[in-house]
Amino acid sequence: MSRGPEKQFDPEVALAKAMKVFWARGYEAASLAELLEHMGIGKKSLYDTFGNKRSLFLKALDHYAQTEVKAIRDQLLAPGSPLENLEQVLQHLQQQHSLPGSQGCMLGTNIADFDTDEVEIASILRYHLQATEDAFCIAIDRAQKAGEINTAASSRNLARLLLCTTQGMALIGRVLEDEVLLRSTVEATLALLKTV
Amino acid sequence: MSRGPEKQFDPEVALAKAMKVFWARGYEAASLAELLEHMGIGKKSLYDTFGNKRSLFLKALDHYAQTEVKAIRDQLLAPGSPLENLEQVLQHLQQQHSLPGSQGCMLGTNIADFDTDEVEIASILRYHLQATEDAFCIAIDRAQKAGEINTAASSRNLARLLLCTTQGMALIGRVLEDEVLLRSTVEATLALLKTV
DNA sequence: GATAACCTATACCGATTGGTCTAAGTTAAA
DNA sequence: TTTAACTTAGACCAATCGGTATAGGTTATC
Repeated sequence: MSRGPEKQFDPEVALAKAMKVFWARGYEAASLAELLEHMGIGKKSLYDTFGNKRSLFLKALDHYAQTEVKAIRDQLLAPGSPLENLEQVLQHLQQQHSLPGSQGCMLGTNIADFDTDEVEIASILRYHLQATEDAFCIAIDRAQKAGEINTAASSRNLARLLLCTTQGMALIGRVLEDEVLLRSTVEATLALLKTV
Repeated sequence: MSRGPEKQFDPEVALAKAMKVFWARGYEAASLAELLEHMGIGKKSLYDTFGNKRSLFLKALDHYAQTEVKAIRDQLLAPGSPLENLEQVLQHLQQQHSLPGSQGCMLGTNIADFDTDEVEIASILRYHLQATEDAFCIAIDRAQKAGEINTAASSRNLARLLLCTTQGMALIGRVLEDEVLLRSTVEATLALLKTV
């Protein structure tokens, strides 16, 4: 089982497991026992490697942003038709948040979990929301200039609308068991955007 | 101070206070000490009157739906121009969730806080989301038939979109300190809806 | 084989949780 | 004035929390 004096478990893998627990359960509800069980390591290893529960959470939140959120942004800014990129992102989000057991967006659930007076966490959340808004804005701007979507609102305003809508989708997907509502939302969004 | 063998405090007032605490802090984070302090009653009175913490929470959640959420629905279905009603609701939500210390929508924060396996709470949340969606749908349907808003999407789909968008606004308003984002969101939403 | 590094498991700690219960005080009615 | 209903304050309980420390086992290197 063990491999010697070098790290006998992969911290990246353990962090990814911790991320899933925090994502699904939230910071407070994720107990150390639950984290240890899913991470498959001992309590001492956790504290030696990640500090304490809070710093483990911050690393897990960063890991989420570097994987899940960044994938969305990359897809938005991918080469090719900006409208198609937008459509694919929205449909991907719809499918993801319609899956049974969907846990929403880790940014959104933590907005709900933490107060603003938690300045460190609030600034992390704000940063990634802003980055997502900016990616939406760039894609929309390209699509508008290509004549593919509505110009009745500025790309910046539309980007902010899409940020709110997608956060709402992620949130509501947690509690609804069918995908009808999210499907309708994406359908309506695209119909409005395409009204030229 | 006391008034005799009948209730010496108003349970409705105490419940409203409890609602605010649960709204602001969430179920788990709202400690009994905090609830008692804000409600201004003793621990024994709380348990005698409201049962336990969970049943107090359920009553508080119901109280929220009967006041805050119902006000939105009533405004949507008020007589007069359906488009104006919609505009007023969106602007009212924007202002409310832009206030410093805004705590979002109590439905939304609890969607984030509870897992779906909490069937009693999940069904309450689903019920009020559905009622809100229906109110949006009726208002939109009226506005479409009056030729006031876009018919590129069905009233049902647009209602679901507005439900997601407003939940996202309430959520994001918790963490942003200025009202720019929510203002842009409402502006874009109305611009798209009015594109005929 | 000894050593050092890493691991899991677990005992233990102080603090806090929701909840129960008792004691003492207040007020209206009999 | 006695009684009953209601109150607050707070002692108390078992359970759980995050976190620390210790003990014992495994493996690679020397």
